[in-house]
Amino acid sequence: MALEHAILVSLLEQPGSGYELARRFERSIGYFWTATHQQIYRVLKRMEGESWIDAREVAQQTRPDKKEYSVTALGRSVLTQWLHEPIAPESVRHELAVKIRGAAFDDPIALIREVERHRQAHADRLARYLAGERRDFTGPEAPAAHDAGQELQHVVLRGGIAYERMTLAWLDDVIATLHRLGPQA
Amino acid sequence: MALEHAILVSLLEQPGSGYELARRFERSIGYFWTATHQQIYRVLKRMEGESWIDAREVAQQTRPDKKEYSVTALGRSVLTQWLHEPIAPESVRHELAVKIRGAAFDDPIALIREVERHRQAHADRLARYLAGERRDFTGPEAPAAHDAGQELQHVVLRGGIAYERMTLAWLDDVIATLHRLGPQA
DNA sequence: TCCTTCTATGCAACTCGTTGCATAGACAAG
DNA sequence: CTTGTCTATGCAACGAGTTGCATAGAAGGA
Repeated sequence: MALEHAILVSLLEQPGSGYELARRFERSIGYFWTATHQQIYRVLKRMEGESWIDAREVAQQTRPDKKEYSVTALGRSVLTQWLHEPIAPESVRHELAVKIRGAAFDDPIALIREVERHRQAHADRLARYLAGERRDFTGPEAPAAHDAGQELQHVVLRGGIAYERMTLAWLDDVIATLHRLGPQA
Repeated sequence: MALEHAILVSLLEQPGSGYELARRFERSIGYFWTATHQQIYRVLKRMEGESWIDAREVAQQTRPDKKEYSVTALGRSVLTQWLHEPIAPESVRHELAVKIRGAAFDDPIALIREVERHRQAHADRLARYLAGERRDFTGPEAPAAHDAGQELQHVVLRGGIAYERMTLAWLDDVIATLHRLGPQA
């Protein structure tokens, strides 16, 4: 399971509350892992019970109080151990591809709108990734000196960018193929 | 849930037993969806109970008897309906990327072997995909005439190939980045 | 004033997916 | 002759992930 480890990495990069973690999972960590707040709160509770992290109550004026979590020495050693274990190469789950092969038993033309919708979603994600890259790494406002953590964040972001670019090109191929099949289907 | 729909598509392409489906999920369907035999048998049972598919007992001499499933008219209409519903653009889950960002809190050099192992796994997959493409679509032995189903299978396979190529290039980038960081880490 | 959004945390129920185990005959290699 | 692999199906238990709901104060817009 990687959610716990993704949380450990994120809290090492910057301590924070469950709510803040949930927002990071919509942004930078979302490049490679997703999680809802319910999942995060549940796992945080378990991780605190196992003393991988500890909580500090932070009172706030205009906003509800929050619990800020930090990684303990034990949590850090748990992460280190996991980093040294091999993991299985990830397996793909692409629901849209199921639909594309299913289109052989339906109307290929009808699927084009759906594929275009997905294309738009990926184009939006790519734009967000590129904006983030300019802001944090390549733009004129970006910090000049990069430590190891930033270099690694950047290479992961480059992976997200490459993924979205590849997906856009493939979806164009899919749309062209569906168009070609349309008339005689 | 797409497993049911992936099974419907696969059984429409070719009726078969749970065991045969499990093997297809290691091959062509595995380009975009994975499932173990336990999952498949369980879902087949449910689908049969809902009359989306029906089973035919096939006695075999040298091998155990099997149940060959086919899609019913109801199953086909369930698939058609699903094809016309929008689905959410897929979300990424890349455990290796968690490790890469985690390497900032450990030894980047130690991660190189693991990344190279993944690179090899993706290179192997790409080779299998390309062999399948030559066999079924682009090679001299491939059937000349392609119907809609084959065109759609091919475009999905092209997606798998593009994904593996993109991943290989990215993993090279990752390895180079880890090497650069090694010395001063 | 009311409606919505944002911050912040959480429970309960459910479905999906994984892991370990079990059965059982056929066949091939050592 | 024993060990391992392949075909073929399945149960049980667990862990991961989703969906719906609930609370509650602050801020901002219609």
